[in-house]
Amino acid sequence: MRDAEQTREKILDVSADEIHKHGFTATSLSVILKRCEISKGALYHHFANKMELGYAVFEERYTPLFLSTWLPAVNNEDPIEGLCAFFSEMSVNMSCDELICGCPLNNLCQEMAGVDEGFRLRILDMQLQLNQLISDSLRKIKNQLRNDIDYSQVSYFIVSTFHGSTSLSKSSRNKELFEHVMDELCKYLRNLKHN
Amino acid sequence: MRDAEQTREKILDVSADEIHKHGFTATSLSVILKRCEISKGALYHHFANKMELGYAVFEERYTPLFLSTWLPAVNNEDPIEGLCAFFSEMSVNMSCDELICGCPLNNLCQEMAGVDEGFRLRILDMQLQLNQLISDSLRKIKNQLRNDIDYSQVSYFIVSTFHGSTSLSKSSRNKELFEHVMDELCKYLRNLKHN
DNA sequence: ATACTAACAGACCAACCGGTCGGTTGTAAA
DNA sequence: TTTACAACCGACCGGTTGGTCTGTTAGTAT
Repeated sequence: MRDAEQTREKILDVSADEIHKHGFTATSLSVILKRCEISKGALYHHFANKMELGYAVFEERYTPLFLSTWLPAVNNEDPIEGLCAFFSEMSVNMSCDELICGCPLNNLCQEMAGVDEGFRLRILDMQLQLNQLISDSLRKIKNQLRNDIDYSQVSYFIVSTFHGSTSLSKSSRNKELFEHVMDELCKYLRNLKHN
Repeated sequence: MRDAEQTREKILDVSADEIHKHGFTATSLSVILKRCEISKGALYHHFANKMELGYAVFEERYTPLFLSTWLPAVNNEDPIEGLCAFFSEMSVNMSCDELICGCPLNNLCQEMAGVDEGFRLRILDMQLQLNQLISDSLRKIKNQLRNDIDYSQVSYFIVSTFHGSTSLSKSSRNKELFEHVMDELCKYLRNLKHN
């Protein structure tokens, strides 16, 4: 027995990458096996089936990644500027390939939410969590913001725009349109403050 | 020879519906054949392969549908109110199932833009067309709008938000979150006018 | 009536999919 | 040293996929 835990981790790493790049359904187990240099028996020793592997990838890879990506922005003492910096940073630092690949959570949502209830509920939970994070952070600077704001609604709006911009990136294959949308999103965010 | 054109149209209708509901890759030719009550020979008489069938569906079904959906909103004498009415109407009139199914163009973009160049270019063209439509319509009421507006950027922002909201619908399986995002989008739109 | 061809029918195919299962191997406990 | 079992191997399976190919039929032009 080599290191079982290490095998499992490697499967999760490779699977997370493959699913991110090609989607869950299009991800082939045989490709995962080749990249991991393991056999089918090994994979099915660690995971009951492909679906369970997908759930594990979601919970043990995508969820932590997602939270660690958004948390710094939201925890900024000025969440508006935190979010703006986050969006701007993405425009600058993200490679074109990464951008086109899109957000793993959003991709999975588009592909699997309507097909599999297990994925749907996990994704929904993540979206609700993110909404809570953003709306709570905005409420903290309530006194700086306009008084006609529906915090939950604004948070959903922000995330929708962010995720929607990936469509533009995927079809245009460049950062330009994404940058424009992020720029406009920052304008919108700053406009939440009363002038 | 029964009516060949009618056969072709039926194939396109059924395929458009199947692709909309299950995505291009997950759409099975055998299902299309069953629903159309035709043989494989018939289908391959009219289309060279699955990809060409997909392109035909895009061009002859999705594109006209897409344009006829957005045009009335944009052609309103006040495009801002036209778009707001369009978004509100969608919240009210669309069934939950339709909503969850999402926009055919956006679905196809998420699934195929990164995989097939033929789809990507067709989708991109459609997105550029829509952007032109919206930004032109806004420019027409330039004198009513704030003077710091980047029209193309604003148009991309609007469409991104709209498409992004489908993620919320798909995971939550209800209209509520979609309605919130559309409501906030209308707020944003009306805020483009100088107070 | 005959010939020609568009329009279809459906058996067949290789490739691939996720999943199963009997067998092997390495390691740690007894 | 023996035992026990987790960890892993890989041949195999049924099912499905998109696609091909041979053959039939229906309509139309001559």
